[in-house]
Amino acid sequence: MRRPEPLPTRFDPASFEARWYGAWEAAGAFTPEVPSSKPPYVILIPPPNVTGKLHIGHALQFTLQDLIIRWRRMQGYNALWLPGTDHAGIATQVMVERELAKEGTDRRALGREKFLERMWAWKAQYKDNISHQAKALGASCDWTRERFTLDPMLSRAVRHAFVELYRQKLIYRDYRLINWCPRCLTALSDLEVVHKDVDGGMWDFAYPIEGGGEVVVSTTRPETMLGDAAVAVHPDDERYKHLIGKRVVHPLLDRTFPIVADAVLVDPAFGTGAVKVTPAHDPSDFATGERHGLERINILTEDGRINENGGPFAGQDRFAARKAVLAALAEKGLRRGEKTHRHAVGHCQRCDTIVEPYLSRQWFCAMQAMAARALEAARSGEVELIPEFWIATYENWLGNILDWCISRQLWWGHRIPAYYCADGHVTVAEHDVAACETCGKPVEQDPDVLDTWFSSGLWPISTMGWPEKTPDLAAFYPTSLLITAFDILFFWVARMVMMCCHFTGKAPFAEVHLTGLVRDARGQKMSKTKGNVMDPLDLVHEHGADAVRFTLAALASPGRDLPLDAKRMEGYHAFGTKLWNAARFVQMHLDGSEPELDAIDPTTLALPEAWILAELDRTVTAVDKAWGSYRFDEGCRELYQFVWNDFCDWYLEMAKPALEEDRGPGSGVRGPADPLAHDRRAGDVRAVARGVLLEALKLLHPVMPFITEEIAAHLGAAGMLIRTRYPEPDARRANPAALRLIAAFQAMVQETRSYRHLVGLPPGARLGLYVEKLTPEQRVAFTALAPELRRLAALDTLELDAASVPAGAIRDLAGGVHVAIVLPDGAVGEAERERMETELRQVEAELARTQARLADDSFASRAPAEVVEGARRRAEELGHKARLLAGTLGLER
RNA sequence: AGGCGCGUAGCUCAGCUUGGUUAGAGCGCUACCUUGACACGGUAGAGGUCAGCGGUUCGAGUCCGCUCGCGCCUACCA
Repeated sequence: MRRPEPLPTRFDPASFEARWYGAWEAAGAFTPEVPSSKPPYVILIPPPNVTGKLHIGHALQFTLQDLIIRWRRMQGYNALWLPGTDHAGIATQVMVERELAKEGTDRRALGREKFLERMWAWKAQYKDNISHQAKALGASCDWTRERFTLDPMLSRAVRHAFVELYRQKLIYRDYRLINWCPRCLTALSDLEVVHKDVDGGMWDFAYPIEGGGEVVVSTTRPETMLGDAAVAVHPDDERYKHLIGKRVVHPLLDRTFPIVADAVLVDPAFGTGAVKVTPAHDPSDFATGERHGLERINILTEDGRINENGGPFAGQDRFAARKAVLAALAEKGLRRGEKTHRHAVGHCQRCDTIVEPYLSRQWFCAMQAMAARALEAARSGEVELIPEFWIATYENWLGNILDWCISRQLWWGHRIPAYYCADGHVTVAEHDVAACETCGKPVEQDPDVLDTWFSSGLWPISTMGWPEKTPDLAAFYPTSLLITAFDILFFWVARMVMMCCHFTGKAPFAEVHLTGLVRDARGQKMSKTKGNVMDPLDLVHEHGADAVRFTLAALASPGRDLPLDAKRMEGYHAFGTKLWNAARFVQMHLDGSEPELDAIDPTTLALPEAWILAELDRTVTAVDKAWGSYRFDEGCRELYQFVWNDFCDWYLEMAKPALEEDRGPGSGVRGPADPLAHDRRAGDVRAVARGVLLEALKLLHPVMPFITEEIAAHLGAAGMLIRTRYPEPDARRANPAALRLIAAFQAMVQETRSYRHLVGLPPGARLGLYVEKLTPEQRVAFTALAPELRRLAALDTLELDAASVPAGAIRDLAGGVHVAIVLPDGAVGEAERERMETELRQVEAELARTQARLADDSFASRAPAEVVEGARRRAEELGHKARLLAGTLGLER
């Protein structure tokens, strides 16, 4: 075997990350086979918006997706992770419009064509940013299948879906109240309206009644009285019964309107029990208007000013008009009171402008039937939500869903494939048409585009070429797993389930893992204004991609937000350094002749080697379980503990005598008693240390792909880890006896060290250890481990004669082994005495609790035998410990 | 108004589904250690009425009910 180059002394992620990404790509390691005999495993990327750079939340999504896809790929699946980006209609258009505003122009001045050119240029720039960042993080997605929602193939799918739904009468056009953003000048869906609590006012004013009298109403939006078409009262309300059917006189405009009875709208107990009705500007008033055939008086222009229906107020901004209307009412002596009122106000998700309920002709998609199917998919388990508590939220939303307004008065997006002739006929077609299908007259295409989420909803199938029956669709649909943040559960996840079920009959993915949101170290949301934003690329430059990935994965507890602390990332950076240095240590002892781990029979190995293989096996099982249940935090913890505690702290320390005493003549190290046996053990140690390290690197590879490849190559691994088989549990390595014996060994070492600190012995001072009542198995094991024990516990005398152990020196029981630690002179200092007395008190307290429990008849009779037995053993141990401590302190007990 | 989640060491979090020996981790803190892989290190420690109250149970951080506090989502109450 070729002896690889030694690992550099310094761990420098930047020196190898890009090189490895290039090597994987060059080897085509990200691209699955088509066709393939291997089972498919597919993850679709939640396509990032081409609005800007990736944020830390994307880094989390990318990390978790890459972790799973690398793991599945190594397990032998035909793994596809399909990347892409979303045109993000309104979000991106708002960004570019801001840019234009800085240049002193706007999209209308530019014209549709020029504006779209700007949009595409923007998209090109940010798409490149996004792929660059994904690669820097090590994302192993198949770039040969990269998609963009406005690609011809995906646009075709969108058009096809629209036409199909139109023919099925699930898409229709209607004139009704929608959410309107007066700044973006477009309709919005209900989801794009963000409700925020605002401290506003609640004003009462009186409407004069024809023929005398008045009726007092309350409102949070006085300006809408310009569009009032009725006053509603409850039909059973004795206060107002006599007014029903009468008309009120509009005090500011030259018109009158009726007082109607409406049991749905009016709650007689609320306010004055009389409600002003503005059908054109309030959803529940709109419904009331339908019931009573009321006039729908629109009083606003598209940009939020009062229109000609507002009489003297025409031209005023809606908020100026509010003040003006109140002043006018006051002048007429009609104001009847005012109070502050906290209520929810809808804001535009993208520009934060207050949204208006506005009458408009728009395209809608009927949701009920599709929602029922999507509910069924979740209830039957066809789609599994993880964590499962999300089902309640999912069901709640789908169960109360309203039709979806899908048209947007924007330019960036999929243009609606509807064509209108001068006579008002509508032609909807998959391909461009020139003539009306009804009358043959020339037509013009609808200028509007579709809600960006309409195309996102088709992502699982449009990316694979639907509606064509492509090989990809056959091989990779439905997909396996979706990983995304919970905040787009409704926007995206539910809509994908609805639309893909509708068009294919199959749910688009088997599992959905909903992650939390990345926050700062104190749990605050990251935002530019707070200045606590962490840029993933900065973090990669500072700590390396592997540390960023490991941190995010380790923080990803199910259903919780991730408080990202720089300190934590430093800790995982240090983990990389630790791994690197452990590998350097192992590597410097290798001579290139080591057999692979599979070629070694574990039963021929010495205890430390058998033990580390058993720990490895335990870790393999635990990690497998963790990844399989998306417990990224648990998997990371298992790996961290195995590498740092088991392998570095214990195994390598135990292995050092075997490795280091064979540095050859002249090294000044005393030679072993049996050179032949020592050489055999040294050979085993080298092979096992290297082999276990390589297995750990494979286990770690999905989380830390770069450092693991780099180290594995320096250890002479055959081939790249990305293409290596993932470790599997191995019954030959499992070894409960080794786990038990080494646990006892560790306990002896730790008790001895602890005792050294407890009595304040200087580091150089040596101790003796007396061990008694060993089982035959323990005697063999500890005799063999004597050099390691001596070294790790800094002991110099073992197996003291029982007669030479002073009664008061016996201190402890450890790991089921009776030991006594012998002080050189038996002296105990005053400070140490106090600490030992404290410990004695604690031991006695616990002993008392345990004995009380044992003395309780109901415990003995009702608790399982093993629990009772455990308590009994514990009491015995505690009793012994208490006696020994008391003895050391010279106390009588 | 409904729904969901959370409240465990100074900080950030595991553990709760399937109740059982001494409640864990990382960071921070204390003491000691410049021992040839690693000071981004090693060793040993200190630190917790598991938000509160009540219940079920031999036994509750874990199950049930209530209360308080925090966060989020959905919602057309003027």
